[in-house]
Amino acid sequence: MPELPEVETTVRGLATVLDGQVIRSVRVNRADLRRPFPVDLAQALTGARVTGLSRRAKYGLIHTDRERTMVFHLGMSGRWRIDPEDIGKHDHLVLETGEGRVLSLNDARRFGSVDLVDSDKLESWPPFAALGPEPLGPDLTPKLLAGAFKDRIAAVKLLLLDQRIVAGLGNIYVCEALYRARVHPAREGGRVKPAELKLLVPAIKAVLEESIVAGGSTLRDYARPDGELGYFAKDFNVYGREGEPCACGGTVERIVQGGRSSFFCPKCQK
DNA sequence: CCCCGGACCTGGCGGC
DNA sequence: TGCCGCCAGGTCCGGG
Repeated sequence: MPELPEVETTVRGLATVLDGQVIRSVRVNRADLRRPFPVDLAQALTGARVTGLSRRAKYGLIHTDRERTMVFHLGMSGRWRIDPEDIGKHDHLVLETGEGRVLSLNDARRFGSVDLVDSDKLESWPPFAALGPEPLGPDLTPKLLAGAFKDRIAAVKLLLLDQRIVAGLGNIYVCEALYRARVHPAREGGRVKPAELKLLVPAIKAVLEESIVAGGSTLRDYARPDGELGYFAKDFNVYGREGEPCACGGTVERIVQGGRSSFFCPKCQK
C-alpha cells in the first residue's frame, strides 16, 4: 500500500489534525512492529507540541518542540486512522490531541516502524544516511541514473527499487514509470540508453505527482470520523493488470523479479 | 561493492 | 463451510 505518494498523502492528512497541537495522551497497545518502539516513546511524546510534519522517502516525520522527531514507516500494511470508531488489535499506537482528536497507527503485518530521532541528527540517522535523493526533488536527473546504472547487470526494475539510488519508489510506481518510459523491467541497468533515461526521469516524477494529486483529492474524506490515511484508489496502466489489454492492443504480462511481481506490456516495453 | 534469495508477519482471496 | 496455497504497496541480512 504505502509508497511515496501514500506516505505524502498520509502526512498531509495527519498535519490537518496534528500540526501545532499538543499530544495529550499516548497509548501503546503493542510496543513492537519491525523493531521495538523506543522505550520512552510515550513519555517523550506526552505533552509535546507538534511543530510540523514532513516526509523523507517512505518515512513520515512528526516534529516536536522537544528536539525529537517521531519517524514512522508504514511497511506494507501500515496506515493512520483519524478518529476511529473503535480500536482494534492492529491499532498499535494511539495518540490523542489537545483538541480531543484521536490518531491511530494501524499495521496488520507489522512491517512498519516507529522511532524517535534527535531532530538535529536526522540526516545522520542510519536509515536516512543511506538514502538516495528524493525522486521529486532536483537531484533526480537522467545523469544521476546514468551514473547509478553504469555497468550494472541488475534489472532496471530492481535498481529503481533500491532506496540508495532513488529514495521513495516502490513496486507499483516503478512498474508504472517503466511502462510510461517504454522500458522493459528486466533490462539490465547498464543497458538503458541515455535517451530512455531522459524519458524515465519525467515518467517517475509524473506518476508520483499524479498519485499525490489523486490522494489529495480524497483527503477531505480523512477529515470524517473513521477516516483512514494511506489508501486511495487509483487506476494503473499495468500494475495488477496481468492478462488485461494494454492501450496498444498488447496484453499485460507479469514476471517475478526479486521475489516480487512486475507488470509490463511486452509490446510497448523493450 | 554487487547480486540474489530468504526472512520477517498477518490477512484476504480463489480453488477444491 | 473448511482447509490450503498463493498473494500482498517494504526493508534487512547473510552467503556467494
